[in-house]
Amino acid sequence: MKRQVTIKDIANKLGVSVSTVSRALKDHPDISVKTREAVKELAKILGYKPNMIALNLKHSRTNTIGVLIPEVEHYFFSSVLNGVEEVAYKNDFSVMVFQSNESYMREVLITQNFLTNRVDGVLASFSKNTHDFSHFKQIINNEIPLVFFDRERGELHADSVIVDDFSGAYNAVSHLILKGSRRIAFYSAPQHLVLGKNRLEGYKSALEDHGIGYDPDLVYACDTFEEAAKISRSILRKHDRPDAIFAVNDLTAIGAMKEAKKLGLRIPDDIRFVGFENSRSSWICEPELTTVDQFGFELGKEATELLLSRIKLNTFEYEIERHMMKTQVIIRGST
Amino acid sequence: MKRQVTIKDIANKLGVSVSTVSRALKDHPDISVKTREAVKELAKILGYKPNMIALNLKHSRTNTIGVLIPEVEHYFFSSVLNGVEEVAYKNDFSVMVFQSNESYMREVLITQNFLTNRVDGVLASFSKNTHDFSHFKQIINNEIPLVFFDRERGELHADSVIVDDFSGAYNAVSHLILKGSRRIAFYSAPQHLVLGKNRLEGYKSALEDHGIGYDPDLVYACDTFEEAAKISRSILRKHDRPDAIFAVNDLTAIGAMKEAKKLGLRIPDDIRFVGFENSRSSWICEPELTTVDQFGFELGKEATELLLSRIKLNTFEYEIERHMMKTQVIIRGST
DNA sequence: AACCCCGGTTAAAGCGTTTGCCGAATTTTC
DNA sequence: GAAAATTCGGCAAACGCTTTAACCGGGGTT
Repeated sequence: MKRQVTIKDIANKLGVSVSTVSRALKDHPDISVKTREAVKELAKILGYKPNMIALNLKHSRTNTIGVLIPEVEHYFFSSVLNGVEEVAYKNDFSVMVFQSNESYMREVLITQNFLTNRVDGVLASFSKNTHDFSHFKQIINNEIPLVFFDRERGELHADSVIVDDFSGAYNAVSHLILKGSRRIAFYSAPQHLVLGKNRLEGYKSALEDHGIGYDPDLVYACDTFEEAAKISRSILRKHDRPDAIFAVNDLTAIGAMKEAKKLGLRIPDDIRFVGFENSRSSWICEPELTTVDQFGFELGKEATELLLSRIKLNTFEYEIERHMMKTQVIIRGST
Repeated sequence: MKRQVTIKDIANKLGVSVSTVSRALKDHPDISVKTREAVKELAKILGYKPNMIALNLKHSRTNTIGVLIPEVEHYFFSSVLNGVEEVAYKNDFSVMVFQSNESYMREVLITQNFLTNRVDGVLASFSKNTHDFSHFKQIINNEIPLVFFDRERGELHADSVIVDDFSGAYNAVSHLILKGSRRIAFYSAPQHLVLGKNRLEGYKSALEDHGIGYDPDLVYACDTFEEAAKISRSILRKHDRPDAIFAVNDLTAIGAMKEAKKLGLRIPDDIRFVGFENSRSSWICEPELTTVDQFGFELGKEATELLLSRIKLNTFEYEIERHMMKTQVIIRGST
């Protein structure tokens, strides 16, 4: 393979030293206008592109942030990613994106990768199967700023930007109650995620505030389309079936809704559905799904801004922050 | 910020030279077992991680491939990406992903980025708004292997891995005809994309082979949900409205289908719909959408394997190849 | 005694840049 | 017209690592 053009090639052809070229390229006043012009012209002709690798090595910083994301395929995460890129590019940072695919093993590999690639900061949403956080501790030990998004973990020296899951769930469930639902099932995320806990609390609070008893039997661990379809088949056949289902994400709600339709239930008359995400799917399905918008794009921007501010700080001694993003219930046909 | 541990730190603490440490870490037989053990132990204690940047600079290769993708939000592209990552990781390559968001400007910036970051190879699907290809020529001039996927461009020294758009469209349209449709509208991608041309050809061929005349008035330039919704409003109201719509991607088909439902048309009795992608949305909508599966995951794998083989080749003098991925019509309720 | 070999290690160059410092030539200042 | 200042550039070190080519102090061979 051809070697790419370097500063040295330019220097040789022009009979000057590499330092002169280096300076000329960045308009250093020490270099005469004549030389500067000559250098720049030749650089253009030769198609010179600065070698980032050398630069990064020299400066021991990469202007790159590493993003660890469960799966880009999810609308929420891909919109977060768009927010991240927006802010990063505006600040001349590159973004390295890696998907864990909800695999702990992969996640550990990815964090090692961040370390060997010397990213300047990390934005992470860990996998559902992560219980051990020592790989994140490693990042922190190396004093690389870390911001968790969507899924957080206290006790670590890391900021977090998360969705206000409590109030999101609270409002969604309140909406259902106002519409007349009384037996509201909750298809929930794994409880070891703070996110799962908070939504459950929001769900409980809403029930309580409206004088409805909390029935643990109405809470199911289920957060995918397939699982939802499966468990709904039996749940919806029961004589005391719920009159509403609030799901932890849109696809789960849609999976349940599909089953309900198969069983001939009328929506929203017989049963109501609310999701969480405001994904594309939520307005494609029939009836359109009432859902809680998580504002992923804004969340991504917020998280990145926070991270960049940490990177610009020249110390690792900062008070960690916890930003909560507001949510909004989007009311549609399913309620 | 803290400097990360280097080979030098280990050397100093152990009173040996850096070269010894370097060798010890990679089990070089020149180094005595005793020294080797000592080095490795200290490395582990100190949490030493090799500095990729230095390594890359040294070797003048990065073991990284750059991926240029229009939007990860599209199911097809995110599944391609998954295929790419699968193969890349298996071969110890990293993947740098950048989204152009269908912006030519952004795309040019991204290719510059690939150059300055010295990626070893590039996988690209250019934006719909790209008419000038000099940024890709630049990559080729630097003898960096380039593989186009999904959207190709002849005349450049670059391999391509594309969907068999012709036969995909041919089969989809044939299916519609077999079901009894005669006036089949085609919501098409921009014609400057080879992809768009080929699908149109497939559409025409299918009509011709079944003795149906080609009517250019039934072909519309329209490839998003919003556009589809908009133009369908008028198209479906015409007295000679089509009895089937074949769309360039699922979301477009769904956008049209939604309008049809609003107008009270029965699907598939009054009008049939076929998409292209086999995305999640295609089985979420109602009725479920007949569509052409593009096997994005396989395409991603194939493209990456091809690219890696080019990278491993030590010359840029290879005959370019053009791989065509088979498609499959997935028949569902909308037909 | 001179020679070679050999295991175990190190010195140094190089990958592409930047940058502090130095030096020669030219210009300014008194 | 000599000293001082300014211009314009070059040298070399440094970033972290690999790798080639030594080095060095024995022990074994002639």
